[in-house]
Amino acid sequence: MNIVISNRSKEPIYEQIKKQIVSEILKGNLREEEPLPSIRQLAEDLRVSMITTKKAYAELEREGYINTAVGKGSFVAAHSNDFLKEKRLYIIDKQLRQIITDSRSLGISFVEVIDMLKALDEEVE
Amino acid sequence: MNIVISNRSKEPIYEQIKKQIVSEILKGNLREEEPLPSIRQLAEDLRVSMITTKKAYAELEREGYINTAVGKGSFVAAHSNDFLKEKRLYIIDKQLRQIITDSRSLGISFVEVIDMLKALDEEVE
Amino acid sequence: MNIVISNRSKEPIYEQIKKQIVSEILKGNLREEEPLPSIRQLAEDLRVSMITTKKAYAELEREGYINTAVGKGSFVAAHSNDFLKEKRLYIIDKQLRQIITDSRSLGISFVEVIDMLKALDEEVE
Amino acid sequence: MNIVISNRSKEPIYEQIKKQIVSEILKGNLREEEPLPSIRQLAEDLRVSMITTKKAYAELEREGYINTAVGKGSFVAAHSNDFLKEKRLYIIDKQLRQIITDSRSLGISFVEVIDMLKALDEEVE
DNA sequence: GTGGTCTAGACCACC
DNA sequence: GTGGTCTAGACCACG
Repeated sequence: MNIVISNRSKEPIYEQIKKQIVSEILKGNLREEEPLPSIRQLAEDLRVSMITTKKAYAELEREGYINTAVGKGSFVAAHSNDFLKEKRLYIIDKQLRQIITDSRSLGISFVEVIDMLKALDEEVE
Repeated sequence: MNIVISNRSKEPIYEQIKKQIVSEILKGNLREEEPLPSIRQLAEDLRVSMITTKKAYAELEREGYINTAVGKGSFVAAHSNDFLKEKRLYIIDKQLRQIITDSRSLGISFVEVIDMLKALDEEVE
Repeated sequence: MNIVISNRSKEPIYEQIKKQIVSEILKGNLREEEPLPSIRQLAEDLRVSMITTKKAYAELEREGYINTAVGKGSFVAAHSNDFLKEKRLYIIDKQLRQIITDSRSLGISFVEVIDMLKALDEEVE
Repeated sequence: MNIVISNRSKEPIYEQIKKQIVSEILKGNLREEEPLPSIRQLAEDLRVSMITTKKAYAELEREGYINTAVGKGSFVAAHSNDFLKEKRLYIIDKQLRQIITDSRSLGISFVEVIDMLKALDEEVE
């Protein structure tokens, strides 16, 4: 668990934490029943208010990614492979739909979009 | 000028206004020197505070899309074709970069992304 | 009298007119008793509201640069050479004082300022 | 942070606030990461609407002088020395260009301007 | 009529 | 506590 937060970003800190934990789960780096750092510990590590880590964990629980048991800590929830796959694809799918809508309304052809995407894939390190 | 705003959206109203005007300009529906509705008129039409429309126009001016003159109103700025093309591509570019970052962090291969995009392009009417 | 106004400038149109007439008077291009274009004529030439030219002339009269006689038109007022010289120098003097204050408060040495000024004098065409 | 505003000035209050904060930063009196007064606190101190201080801070952020984070407050941004130097010189440069333009349009020679400047430098205490 | 500035309140999300 | 957004008024300068 290597979480990095940026104070310069306009993204709320609890969102940054959430996204990185979700990402670890979806990539399979965090497996079922694996324990997460305690709210208090994480807050200390990130030099962040406990309220912030608490909020991140609460939302993760609400969205079904983790379970929290009082006195025992938080653990990655049991997930079917379908659940993970669906979540992963949903994130990308949503963005791709937006791009198709936008490019059409701006008069950018589908071919151009594909070309840009390929070029960026090679560019981004 | 047919601007629609949603109060339920989390997106600030002034952002919604901005985006729709930018979109009209980039699509070429609003041409150089064409007058925009006055901030008062637009505010009335949208049942929104004058300050909200003013903020939208102020940012549009700052970003070079429009010019505004006291006592005369606001007008679409003169744009080089390069300016328009660049702005158009920038919108798509930004989203594509995000997708590349996200798909990599989720362990989705580039080929899969391209396939999804092609499938969506055919699906979306 | 070759007055040029810019709609893109944030400077009020009547100010632009004023400045250019004052400049002509101070440079000596407009001499005592010389007639100025009528308010109506100037408004037409500049494609500007008569209210605007009227306001410019009114202020020029208030500041002693011109005289307006109903039915006869507007004329450059009689000025002593001292008056002209003083006005000319005052405009520059005010700005130079500001520069000295600013450069000192920003820690820019007087020598640097002089060097910048000389460089700019050669640069500006 | 000793900000003074004048209601009699024609300069907008938010401009006065901006200039004084910029000046403090450029002079080096406000250092990187140093916290600025909260927009609420500053508004109270200056007996001014919150919106006015907010507008000043928003523009300072847009121009790269400060960073502001919801829930945490506003802080002087990290600046390269080049950034500071450039901003400092720009302020003077802008004024010098104006002087060159004005003196030429008034028929005052460059030598005269330099002489006035030198005289003023000795005069101003 | 236009936009520019300002006020004195309010609600929300974040920390 | 912080800033972000929004409202419903107001006065001013400009054209």
